[in-house]
Amino acid sequence: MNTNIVKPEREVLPFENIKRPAVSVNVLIFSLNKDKLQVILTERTAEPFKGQWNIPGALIYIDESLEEAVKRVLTERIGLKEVYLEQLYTFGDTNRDPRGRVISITYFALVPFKDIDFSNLLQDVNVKMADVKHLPEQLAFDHETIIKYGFERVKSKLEYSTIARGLLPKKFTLSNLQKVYEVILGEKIDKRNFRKRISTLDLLKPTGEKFREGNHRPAALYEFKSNELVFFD
Amino acid sequence: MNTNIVKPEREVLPFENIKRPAVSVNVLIFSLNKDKLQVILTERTAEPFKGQWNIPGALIYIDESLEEAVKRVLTERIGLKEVYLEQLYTFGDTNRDPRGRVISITYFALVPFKDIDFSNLLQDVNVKMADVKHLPEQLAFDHETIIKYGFERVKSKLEYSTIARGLLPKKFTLSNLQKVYEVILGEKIDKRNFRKRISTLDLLKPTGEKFREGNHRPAALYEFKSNELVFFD
DNA sequence: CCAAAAGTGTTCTACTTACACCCATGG
DNA sequence: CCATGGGTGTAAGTAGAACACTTTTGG
Repeated sequence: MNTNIVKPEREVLPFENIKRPAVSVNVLIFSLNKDKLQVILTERTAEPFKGQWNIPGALIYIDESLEEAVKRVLTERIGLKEVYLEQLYTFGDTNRDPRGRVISITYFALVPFKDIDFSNLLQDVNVKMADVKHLPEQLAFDHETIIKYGFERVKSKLEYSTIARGLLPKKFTLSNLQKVYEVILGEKIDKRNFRKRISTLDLLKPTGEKFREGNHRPAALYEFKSNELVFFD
Repeated sequence: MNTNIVKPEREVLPFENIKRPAVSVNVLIFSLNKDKLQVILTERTAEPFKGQWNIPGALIYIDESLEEAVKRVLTERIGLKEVYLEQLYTFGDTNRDPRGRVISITYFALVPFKDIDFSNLLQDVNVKMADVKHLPEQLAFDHETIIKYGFERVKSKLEYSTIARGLLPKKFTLSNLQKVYEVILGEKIDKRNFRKRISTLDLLKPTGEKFREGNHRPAALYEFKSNELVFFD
């Protein structure tokens, strides 16, 4: 119970006069490569944290939506289009950027590895992909926290949604799909049980095509029935 | 694959010069009353949307964290302390506020109903609690969207965490707890199965006390073992 | 014919669901 | 003694876990 009148500690400032923070978006771009979940990092070319790695981002323009700002980063900086995109979290500690108050609204994107092509980037930016489980020592700002938070989100969402779709090409084999789960969850999965479950969920349709590779039996190719994210369980 | 160089559509502005949006926090304060999940609404005393209901919020100050801003709203405007608080989502469409660009970082709070006391509020603010399933016709801004989004979050989190804790007093009966689930999920639950499950999860400890009310057998009082949110399943 | 990944069923166990009666209390 | 919500067990069905061999291909 509250028995004292609570007084505001400061006057409420009028809308136009209140001092505004800078607002940025940052985007975790995840992809599966060499049996690892990787994330795209860029090297900072200016202070603060010059020379250290960070996740791509930009200050938002006053007349673009949050998603527009994220897509601007994806296309201009990484050359990507049409990826799965989801808002992750907003980080707003007062001291997270030494230049002043910057609130960062973070997103994550999931991209099939073969869609990533660093050959046409704006020059003078160093880009690489880092294993989520073996990040560089010193990441700029609070970006290590952000990556770990994003990884957890992806991990948990795998279990009740078709989010794996974002990491796969349109057509894929059941082994490709199982690999996504094994890499991200970090454990081996029984092939028969996995296939039984996928089949029960009724999310995929066979394309009728086969994928041939190596000296072994070719695998049937599937695609997701729905273009939308589907939740199950 | 990307075969053309992607050019930025505008020049990258230096950090200090870029035009900044206003940033607010808004908080959904949920509580359980009369077998309904309710949310606190305040009446707007100024344009835009003067006279319409909205969820409490404030522009953030340049030197306070997001959580500090939310707690400021909770204490100054609603007289609440020590509630369960979680960031919900950030809404940033360019046209969501007619005054100009305002990005809203939303949180939700869960409060035991008996902790709510409107008698000591700053005057000249009209406050009420509305059933989440029967909201007023016209809510200000995009606040209807925000409430519905928050309700979904609470509903899904009930199923794999001890979030129900936030809506209950420290000591409660198993029927109280079951009611939280029934009201939010919108379905009757079998008493024996519910108790068996709760017992398996091993989240509660009996206080040894009894709660007497009405002309029937008194109910044993329990409390959560952990003060932290616990995830299960 | 050899190596390598694809593909396929059954049994056992654990959890979920459905269901009904006695208990303690106040009036 | 009546009305009210508190408190308890069992049986059936369902979903998940463990487990091994045959098939198809390329070299």
